[in-house]
Amino acid sequence: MAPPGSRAAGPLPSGELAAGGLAVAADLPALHTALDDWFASNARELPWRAAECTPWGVLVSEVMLQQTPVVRVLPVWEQWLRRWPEPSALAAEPAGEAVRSWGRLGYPRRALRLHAAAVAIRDSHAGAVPGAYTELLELPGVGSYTAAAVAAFAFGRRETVVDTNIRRVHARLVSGSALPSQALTAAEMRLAASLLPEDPAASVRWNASVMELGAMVCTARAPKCGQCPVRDSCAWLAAGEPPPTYTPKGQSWHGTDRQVRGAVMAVLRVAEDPVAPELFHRAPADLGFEPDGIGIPLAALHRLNAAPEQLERALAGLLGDGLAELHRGGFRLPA
DNA sequence: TACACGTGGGG
DNA sequence: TCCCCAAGTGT
Repeated sequence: MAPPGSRAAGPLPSGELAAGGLAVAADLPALHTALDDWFASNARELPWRAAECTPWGVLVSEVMLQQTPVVRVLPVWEQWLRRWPEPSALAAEPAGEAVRSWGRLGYPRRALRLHAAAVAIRDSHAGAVPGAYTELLELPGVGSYTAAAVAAFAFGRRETVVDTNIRRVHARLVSGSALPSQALTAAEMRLAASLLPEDPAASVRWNASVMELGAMVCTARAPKCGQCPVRDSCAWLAAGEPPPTYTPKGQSWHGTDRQVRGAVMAVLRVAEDPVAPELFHRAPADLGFEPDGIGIPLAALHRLNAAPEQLERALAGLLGDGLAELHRGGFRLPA
């Protein structure tokens, strides 16, 4: 049986849309037109959507946008593309520079993988971002969503793009649920494939419009149904807006290893030289001197009052992940 | 399959 | 204040 990532876009098995999707499937062209029109006049002007944006620019944006809001990505993306206009430019620098330039976007391993992807593009693709889904999927940090998104948005290919926005729109519009299932299913991929316009250019617009609708109107909390161009076709509205059938479990943060890792990374990002282990374990004041430049993030780290073993786990984890390395007895970003 | 992985804005 | 959540990936 096909895995969730399967991109088979064959004909819709009869009964696939039985759970509330019949009304939508009945008039797909009208749905395509409605979202096309809405997108044409409501889409945000984002730099990675500009005609002159390169595939590299699209790839960088897609990785930065993983689990990260557009407004925070914007300035960092501009900075990255100015400094590294093509993959080979990034590949020529130490991975640590990518991590440092990542700033406070979060999930810094993405920066590491983007750097590794740039190296792979230089070494295995003659410096040009590949346009085929399967080749994109081979790149570090590129999963099924990002591979499909880059193939579609940078190369105009007909791909089944499924992100959290698209899943939510499909859940409401077609399936009549308040939220998509907790994990991406093969059925969701089949549904998405069945809704995709046949024409490649139209499919690209469709993918972008559904995503934009999910981001701007059909939001997770307090959807703006009054502004929705397809509210009259919405299975969830028709069903009387039934509540979610499960409660999403929150991401814990306070007191976790992740919080400590984040604080350590904040220190390493601003450090000019390797940071001695003692500085992580003992407050600078106790050591009798003020470390140069890293005082503020170091103070933030110590305010967490992490247990020694928790600090050890964080440092070991960062070393294991390649986000930090030991140099002359101190911790630093990878060179 | 479920969990780990950063960060900060909005309700 | 606290909690939710944002264009996911890798294990």
